[in-house]
Amino acid sequence: MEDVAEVAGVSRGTVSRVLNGGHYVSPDALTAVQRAIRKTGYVVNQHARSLVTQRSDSIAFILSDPQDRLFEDPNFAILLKGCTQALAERDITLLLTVAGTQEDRKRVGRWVTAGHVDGVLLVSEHAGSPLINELRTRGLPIVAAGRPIGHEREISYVAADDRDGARQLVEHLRSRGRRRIAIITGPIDTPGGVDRLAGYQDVLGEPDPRLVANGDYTQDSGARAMEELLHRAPDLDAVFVCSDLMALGAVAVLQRAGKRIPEDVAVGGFDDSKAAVSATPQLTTIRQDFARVSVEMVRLLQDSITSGGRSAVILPTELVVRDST
Amino acid sequence: MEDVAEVAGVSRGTVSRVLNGGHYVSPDALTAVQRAIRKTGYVVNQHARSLVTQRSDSIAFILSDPQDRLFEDPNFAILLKGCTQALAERDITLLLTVAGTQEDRKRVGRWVTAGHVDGVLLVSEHAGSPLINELRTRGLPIVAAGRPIGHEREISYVAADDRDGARQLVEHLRSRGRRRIAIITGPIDTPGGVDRLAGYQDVLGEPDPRLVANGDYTQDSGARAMEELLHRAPDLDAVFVCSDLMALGAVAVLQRAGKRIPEDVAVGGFDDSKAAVSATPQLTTIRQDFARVSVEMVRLLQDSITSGGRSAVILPTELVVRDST
DNA sequence: GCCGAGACTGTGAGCGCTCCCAGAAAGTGG
DNA sequence: CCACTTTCTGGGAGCGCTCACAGTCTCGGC
Repeated sequence: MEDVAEVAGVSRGTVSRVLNGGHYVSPDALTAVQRAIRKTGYVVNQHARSLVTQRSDSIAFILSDPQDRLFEDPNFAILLKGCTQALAERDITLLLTVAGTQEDRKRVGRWVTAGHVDGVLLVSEHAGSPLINELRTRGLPIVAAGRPIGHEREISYVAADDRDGARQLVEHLRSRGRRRIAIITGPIDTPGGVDRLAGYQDVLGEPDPRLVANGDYTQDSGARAMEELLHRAPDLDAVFVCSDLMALGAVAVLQRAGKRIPEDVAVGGFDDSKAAVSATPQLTTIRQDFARVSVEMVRLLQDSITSGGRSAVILPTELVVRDST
Repeated sequence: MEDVAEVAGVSRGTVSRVLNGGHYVSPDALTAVQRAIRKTGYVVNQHARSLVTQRSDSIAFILSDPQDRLFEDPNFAILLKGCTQALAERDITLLLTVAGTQEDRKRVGRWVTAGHVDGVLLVSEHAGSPLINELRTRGLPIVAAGRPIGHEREISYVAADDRDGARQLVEHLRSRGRRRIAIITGPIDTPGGVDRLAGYQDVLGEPDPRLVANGDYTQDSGARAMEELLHRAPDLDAVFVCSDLMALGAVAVLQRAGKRIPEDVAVGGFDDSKAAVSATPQLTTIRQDFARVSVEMVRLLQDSITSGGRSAVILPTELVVRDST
């Protein structure tokens, strides 16, 4: 930097001003410095800058999930893509961190609080995870994807309206004349697990326990849950599966059991992922706009970093009717 | 840090020594410092450390591809997961960066050379990309996944033995009595595109151009290529598809055309991904061990960072025979 | 012509750490 | 007992930057 200053015939201070927006710099000095920068091939040392500004201009994307879900669930990929883009536009670096095991979470907690990042995007945090508390005590800005169960009033989050989406889908199934509507839920320690079940109950009231089975959003778990349901309630005429991926598994089981879709059993999914359209029959599902979620998350996080506030954004969900209902 | 020193009754120097391995520190001082660290909740400031050490203890994972591939191609996910783990064990942070567009690559180039990282893992770099040259002029350690076309002697890389894998598969098809063996290649500016075709040619010699079609590793492109092949060479009795995902598309087209697999047309894939076993019929394919690739990449990169060397690792590939041939 | 309000510039201090060096203390061999 | 090495310690310097401050210069208003 001193070199640049010398080449440009100005002082360090002026170079610094050029680097940080160019306010209070004369046109002559500006061009001289810019030329000197190009000539010397100078690039700022982020570490030195961060040392004095106490900011790192980077944020962490923490994927906090026990399984290899990133690889199976396309929703994560969409979120990641959206956040990467939204942050790149703001010249902020995204650091991806996977914290599957409890030990990982410890390590990540340490790492994050060491000042590496200005804020945290929390994805797929299950209820009761210690990570949130640790981050909160450090005062780090956080935005969660999905309602952070037990922390709704403490940290910002962006979520799709799971409950309303579930309501829409179940009402749609009823309007199609279905009366024995089963549900395959997500994990009950995730908002998608809890809230979609709640939406189902909003429409149908307290459910027959034989019509409820749990999954973990994977295709396999959807298949297993469907088998269980068929065994317990062979007379079901519809099933609301809380993710498209699980719905794929459920559809395969139904078809193997000789059920026609949608004639014998109507199937509704959730997410409106690629899988929904590539399935046969194409799935009726609930669209949630993950691209929008990521944009909102980044916006909220930056708000939180600069002004320290806290807020929640609930995005609408939309019924997409296709061939499976 | 000064606080820790005071609490422990020692100097900054001693605290620093404890933080960096504890050599030349008396047992008394060691325990005193450790207790003081716990008491004060001290965590090192990475930026200050990096400023003096000129290291960042983090590396970049640059995915240089249109972003949608991350979602569709599970190989990336496996690589990413493997690298994350291998680096976590070494207490090195992985920064994921997606550089799909040319403009992205510029931005990433700038960013990487700003000293944010000690090295770079390059994934899915196409031939002729300017990124490699820019990184090389900065003298940054690089390890590529897959043979970096045109830079084999300049930068380190880890690759599966694509050519031999292709040979194995095509020879297997021949041993099954197939005589009209077509190929659906990957993009011809990627090593997987070039080398697998070369392996095919090793066995069959210069191919009938009607038996060669190009894809881009996506399922759709596999389907399109298969349609083309069926049109141009309706008498083909086998097809070597250069990725499992494309093979899925090809299989669907063949089945729609009334061809039985493997009776009428044998199909071979590449990757041994999950898709290969979930397909019907299950795919004969070539296994390449991506988990191993990621481990080797991290090892090579660290070698390169510490000792500055350059080397290449070619991992063996293995034929996995299933029902499609 | 003087004054005050900008616009612009250079300089010193210091962010929190590691590294080097000088020196004290402790151990080793003759 | 004295050299001599080895272990251990503290303090100064400085990594490359930003920020606050003091100072200069210009210009419009009275």
